[in-house]
Amino acid sequence: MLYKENELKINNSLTGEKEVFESILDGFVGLYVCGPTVYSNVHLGNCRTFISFDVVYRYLLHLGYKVRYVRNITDAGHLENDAEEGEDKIAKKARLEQLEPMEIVQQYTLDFHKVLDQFNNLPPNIEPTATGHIIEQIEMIMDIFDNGFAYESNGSVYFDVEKYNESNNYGELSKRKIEDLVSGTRTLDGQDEKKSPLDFALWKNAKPEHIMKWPSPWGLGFPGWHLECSAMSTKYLGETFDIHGGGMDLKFPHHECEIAQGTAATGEKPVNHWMHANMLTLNGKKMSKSTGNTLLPDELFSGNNDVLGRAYDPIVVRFFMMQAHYASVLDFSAEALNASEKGFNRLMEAIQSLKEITPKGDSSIDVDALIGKFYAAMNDDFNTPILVSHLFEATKYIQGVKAGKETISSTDFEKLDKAMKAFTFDVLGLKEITEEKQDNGSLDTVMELVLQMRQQARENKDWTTADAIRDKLKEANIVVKDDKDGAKWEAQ
RNA sequence: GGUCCUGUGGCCGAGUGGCUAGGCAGUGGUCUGCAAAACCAUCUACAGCAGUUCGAAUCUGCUCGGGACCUCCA
Repeated sequence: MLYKENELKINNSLTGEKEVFESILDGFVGLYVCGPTVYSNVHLGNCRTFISFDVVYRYLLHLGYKVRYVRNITDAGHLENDAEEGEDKIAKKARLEQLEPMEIVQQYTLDFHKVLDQFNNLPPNIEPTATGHIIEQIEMIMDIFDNGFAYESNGSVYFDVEKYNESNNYGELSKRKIEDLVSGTRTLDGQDEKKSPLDFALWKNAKPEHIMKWPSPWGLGFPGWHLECSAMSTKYLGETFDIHGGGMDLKFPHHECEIAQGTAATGEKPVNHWMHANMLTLNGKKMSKSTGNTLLPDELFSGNNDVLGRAYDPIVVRFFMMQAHYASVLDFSAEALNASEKGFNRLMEAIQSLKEITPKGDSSIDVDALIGKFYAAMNDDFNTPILVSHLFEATKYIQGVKAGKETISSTDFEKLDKAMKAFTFDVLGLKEITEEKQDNGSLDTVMELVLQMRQQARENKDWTTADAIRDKLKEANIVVKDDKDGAKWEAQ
């Protein structure tokens, strides 16, 4: 198995160190990633996180691990704020749109799936919902209660952070000190239910007007935001599992609370390796639903936006993201995207060129070493930009072989061919952009005729006519390119 | 205000105490009737100041700039 001969190192947000990854069970990995709260369309920033972890998932699979990848859908419990009258985001949207909450959930879950599919993300193995795990959440609250880390107040249940901090370290993930947190807390209305402003809701009492509520030992209510991830990750991956991922902005308080809840409920540290994907910025600022600084995937794929001016293929956007490390901030711009598009095409050209290579004699470079660099890059905390740079190194070599300037042996060719495709398609999750073979119908026939006539003109060295046809077609957004074996055309 | 991250060539982005990242753009070529595409070659760097060191873009301190979190966000 590949994972036995590759030492994978992962930067652990919990320790701040790059650590050698060892799974709890040999050959198996439990991976949990915080999914979206489905009350609006996913934007590109959201997508970056999910694409980052898609690559993590893909590389683990490539290494031969059997991975259980769980990514939740939060469809209840995510409050507008932590004040007493904080409204559930789904419920609020439902109220505003005059729809059933589950209609909201369905609409945006479908959008989420569609978009991630366009980015060629693999689906997780389990995609549990918060509403589907109310019982598990209630049970977890009871465990936390039994262990003395929760208290009830007016039908709501809160996590006792200060009590927890006596025997544990609240803030260990986000590197915060509890005193700083207390002094930095803003006073929100309606926090009198809580013993301390740091305490967070495990269960919220539902007012009569609330539309999403469930029975519990504490009356009708709904679960707190952080709880569903703890309940579902524990259920499907165990009390302690291998990797938990999510966006950097979830580190505090969401993930901090997860650690506290999990530890309080089971006595075990819930997660060995915490991974945080960094933000995608637009105009130098984080993409964010609340500030409106966002770009929706559809706006990007259609070119219907003010930022870029034209459409880009989802795979090009994915490649653009691969050229930055997941833990670095990445800024989105038309210029950067254009550069990626051309680079992507170059990489695809090279993979095409593999078909035209005839292996012969000895290899003029050390192919094993080159492939070793592919692995080394990914083993070093999933360093996709380094991997990409080595793929370009391979690109240069492949074109050299094709041009007869370099040579490759047949065994090396098989290895390189396999590795190039494995890393490009399986690990990075790229794919050839297949022109939408939309049925052009009569246009195909017409173009065939036109190009035939132009070819005739070229053979007669009637360049004026040949060029005029090409120019006129270009005005009609049809680009003609002359290759060695005839002309090709494509509609822009 | 508190905590933390970051500042690389025209643009995007890796990285290590001494050894070419890479992509795009630019420049020069190859190919082509021309054009486009493709391919080859190649230039520009490490925010500022001080320190540690034989040697620092890489370590330390300070200054200036950018960002994240501290309230919901991937």
